[in-house]
Amino acid sequence: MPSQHDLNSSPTPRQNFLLAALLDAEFDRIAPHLEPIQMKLGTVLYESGGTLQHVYFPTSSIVSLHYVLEDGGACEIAGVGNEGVLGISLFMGGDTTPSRAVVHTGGYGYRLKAQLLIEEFNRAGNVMRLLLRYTQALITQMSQTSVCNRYHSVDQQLCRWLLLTLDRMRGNELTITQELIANMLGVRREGISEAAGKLQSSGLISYRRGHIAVLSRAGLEKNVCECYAVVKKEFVRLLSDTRERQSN
Amino acid sequence: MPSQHDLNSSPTPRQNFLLAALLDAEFDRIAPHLEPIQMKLGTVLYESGGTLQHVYFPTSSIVSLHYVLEDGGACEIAGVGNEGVLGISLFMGGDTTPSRAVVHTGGYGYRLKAQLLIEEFNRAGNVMRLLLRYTQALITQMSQTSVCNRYHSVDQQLCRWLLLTLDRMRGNELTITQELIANMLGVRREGISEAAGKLQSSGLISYRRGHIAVLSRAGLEKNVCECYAVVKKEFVRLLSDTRERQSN
DNA sequence: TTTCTTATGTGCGGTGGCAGACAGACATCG
DNA sequence: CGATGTCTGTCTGCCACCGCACATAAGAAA
Repeated sequence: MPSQHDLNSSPTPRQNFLLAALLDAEFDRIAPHLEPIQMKLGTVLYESGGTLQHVYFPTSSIVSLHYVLEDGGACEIAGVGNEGVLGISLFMGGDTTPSRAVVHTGGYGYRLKAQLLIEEFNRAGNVMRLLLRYTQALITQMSQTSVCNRYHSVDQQLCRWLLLTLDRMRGNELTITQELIANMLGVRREGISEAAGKLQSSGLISYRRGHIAVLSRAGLEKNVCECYAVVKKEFVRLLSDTRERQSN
Repeated sequence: MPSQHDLNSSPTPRQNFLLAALLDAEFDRIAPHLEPIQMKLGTVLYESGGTLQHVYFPTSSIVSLHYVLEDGGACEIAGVGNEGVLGISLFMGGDTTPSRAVVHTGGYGYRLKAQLLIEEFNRAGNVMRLLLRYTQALITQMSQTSVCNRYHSVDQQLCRWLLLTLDRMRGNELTITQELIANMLGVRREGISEAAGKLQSSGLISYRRGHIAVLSRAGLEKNVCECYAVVKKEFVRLLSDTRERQSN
């Protein structure tokens, strides 16, 4: 779909950091079973309460974990991109998942049958430790998002969201409407409209219908709350630790 | 300290549901290493970023997982009572924990040296599965708290908090100040003062300096948002599933 | 008892975000 | 090319909650 992915005519599973962090033997075991899939904007990978058939490893797509209230109100509790995996409740042992997973940046990824992941997890080796470490990082992200919701302004939250999304993609242009961002952050569309307007007149971003280009990362980082740095640091820590174990 | 615990002159580890859910063989292995400890109001079991020496299994105490911001603002992201354990990052693999654990209802509990828990976890058997299931329930609680922060009124949040606390203790009287509750919920003390006033004039609770007695559970349940039921249901599910495996 | 500390009640102005309504502007497709 | 649906800007009130200040009352200590 978006032209930026044309550069990437042969995506490989190793573009996902978790898959990249596997030892060769481990990777070779599951590689034949990894199904490349296209993840389109808006696709719901799983619903709250549903049973999981697969786990998903995004490579160029970004997925949002949503929590939906009875009255329809919803917000993002965490995001998952090429640093992670969707479907942790499979190995955590809950039969259901309390959240809904929606693709918010179209792209590609790989999926793996639930049973195969569970088998791999049950070997209780490197794969298991890696998945648990990722889950721990996810918990950190969720906590930080939670307190950010409580304490920080829409302006700050928008900066956080833009930066976290930017980190998970190539290029500097996001394809998303302000309305969708509002859904993620659990605020009104008008709030995003205003916040984005401020950022644009400060020259940090520029946007047109459904597209946002980040002009100054540094500028956003000046406006953002501490929450961004905390989450990012946690991801970096996760990655650097896994790289140590990797041979190639 | 509080008289209610005098009834309970010989606390046993099995008052903690996780310990109660262990198979006899498992329990017998770790029982000799369980240290009974008193957990006083205000004690910090671990700080954000600290390294864990022990895991804690509350029996009659209740502990709050706090997230503290740079500017000192803080709020509770989850609570842990006799249904759970503190120190999940030990087996999840993060070397540090992003939250602070503070006792908010004094009582008793048991602790176990970190190394022993890790060994038990690494057997990759029943204990591991139990701990992971609990972690999954904790994640649910954190998500729900997060969205509750965003969408629900202080009144509703107070009801939720009271009910969740009540579920983890005997009797109907909590020993806590309104100021502390405000810290948990991340709101102003005055907000709690007002909300508590409403509940009192409705006859649902009655309080005096540092004590709150719940007069009508049913009344609170009428005022509370859906969040309470979701979290509770998740705990019940966890418990019922573990009971199946238990022989005695 | 008196005194002192701590917990709670309450009032006031400020504000960030909400709800709803609408106008304008862009993109796409017939 | 013009028509339509979608996205964005902006305005009006409105309300919950915040920050601050201070009064009052309950326990604890002396």
